This record gives sequence, structure tokens and C-alpha cells, in this order.
Amino acid sequence: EKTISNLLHHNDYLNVFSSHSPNGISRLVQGQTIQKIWRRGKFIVFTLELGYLYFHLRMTGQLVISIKDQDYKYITAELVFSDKTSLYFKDYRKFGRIGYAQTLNFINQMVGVEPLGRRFTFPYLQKELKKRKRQIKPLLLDQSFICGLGNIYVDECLWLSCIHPQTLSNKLQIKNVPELYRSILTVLQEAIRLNGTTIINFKYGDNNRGNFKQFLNVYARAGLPCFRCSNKIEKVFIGQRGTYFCRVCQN
DNA sequence: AACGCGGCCTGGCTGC
DNA sequence: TGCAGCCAGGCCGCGT
Repeated sequence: EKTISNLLHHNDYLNVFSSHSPNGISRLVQGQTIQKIWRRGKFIVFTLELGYLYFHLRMTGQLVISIKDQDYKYITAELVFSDKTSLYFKDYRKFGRIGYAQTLNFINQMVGVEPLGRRFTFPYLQKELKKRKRQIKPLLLDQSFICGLGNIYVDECLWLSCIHPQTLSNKLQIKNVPELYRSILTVLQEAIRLNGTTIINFKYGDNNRGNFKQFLNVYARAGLPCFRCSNKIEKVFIGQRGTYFCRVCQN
């Protein structure tokens, strides 16, 4: 059980504080005891007695309980507890976000169905894909559609289910949809089992590297042979995101 | 509704 | 070897 005594900001990266000013958030959370820590989509949420303190790590954010001196410039916030311990928000790129909200409305608006939750069934996916007319890759990246998939995992899902990333969601072939559904579950479950994907500096826990990278089938394999058909994997930009795919078997 | 662009940051890699 | 330029796992606000 931890009671917050203060939220300090050590650098002047105000964009990191997305809902209020740093001092504003600090005032709102001071004296509150953390009831529960949980995840929704890519947000980590601390349920307080009154309201919610939330974090988004983006690519390089970390929540750590100890820091080294040389890390100090990357510490954008420090949550100080009444027992004199601290939780640090460390982030090389300062893309991560910290915010406070009175209710969960913000999160329910921004974050769609949990792909590993009960509501995400095959008929649900099929119906939702039909409703829209968007390129499948940007759609899968849209956190309000399905939460949790990022650029790497979307490319992997589309490769596994043999779908061209620019296929319109309502034009997917009948046989591709169950394959897509299955691939979303498989990719996420495997990635979680292997603690994620470290390309450059993603870390989990206390500085560990994720091991999913060695099982990537297309991501970052431009110019290399497709594991299914040996055609060269291509890299293109779709929705301004680097996208790897096989033109021959994903069509 | 859907899409494209620019911006936010820093570190690591690539190519000259 | 040194260094400029490019690129990155995410997301938002704006314009069309």
C-alpha cells in the first residue's frame, strides 16, 4: 500500500504531462492512496481514492524504482510516496505521457476492445471490419478500433494471415478474416510470452530485453526472402508508418 | 469517414 | 574516424 506525497518533474518537458500541468497533477494526487494498478490498452492506470493517474510509455518510457546518476536527465517525473520511496518515470525520448482524470471516460473513448479479452470474438471482428472502409494496416493500428497492436505486431499479423496491408477492411476475403483473427491472438500471446520485442532499446522490468525479435517473420526484413514464398520482403510507407510485407503471398 | 502531413524527442545506425 | 542525415516500437492536431 502506497500513499502519494508528491509528483515531481525534473525536466521542463511539459508535453509529457498531457491532462494538466505538472503541478496541477501533483496537487490532485497528493495524499491519495493507490487502490489498484492495472492496464487498459497501452495505458497503465493507477486507481486512486479519487480519480485516476495514468501513464503511457510510448516506445521508450519505463517505470522504475531505482535509477543511476547518469539516468537523471531522462527522468521526467518522480512519484514520491509517504514512506520515502519513489517510482520514477524514465524516458529517453520524452514521448511517454502522464495524466490524471476524474473518471474513466477518457480511456473508454480512446481505447477500443481488448484483443485478448472476451468481447473480441471472431464475429465481432468480422462485423467491425465490414462496418469500415479503411486500409487494414492503419485500422489495426488505430487504438480505438482494437487496442494494443503496434507497428511491429500489425505487420506480423498481416503476414501470418496473408493480407496485403492496404486491403480495405470491408473488402477482405472471407477466408482471410478468420486467419487475421487467429493471427492477432497468436502474435500477441507469443509476444507477451517472450516479454515483447527489443529492436533498439525497449526494456521490460529491470532492464531486460524482449525476445520476440527472433521470431519476427517480416518486420525489419526488407530485401530478405519471405519465409513462405522466398520473394523479397519489401518496405514501403503506409499511413506514414514503415511497413514490411511480401507482395507475392500477401495479396 | 478517411487520409496525409508535420510535429514531438533522443540515440543509434548508415553512408560519405 | 568523424559527422551529418536519417530512422525508429506512438500518437495528436490540423487540413482536405
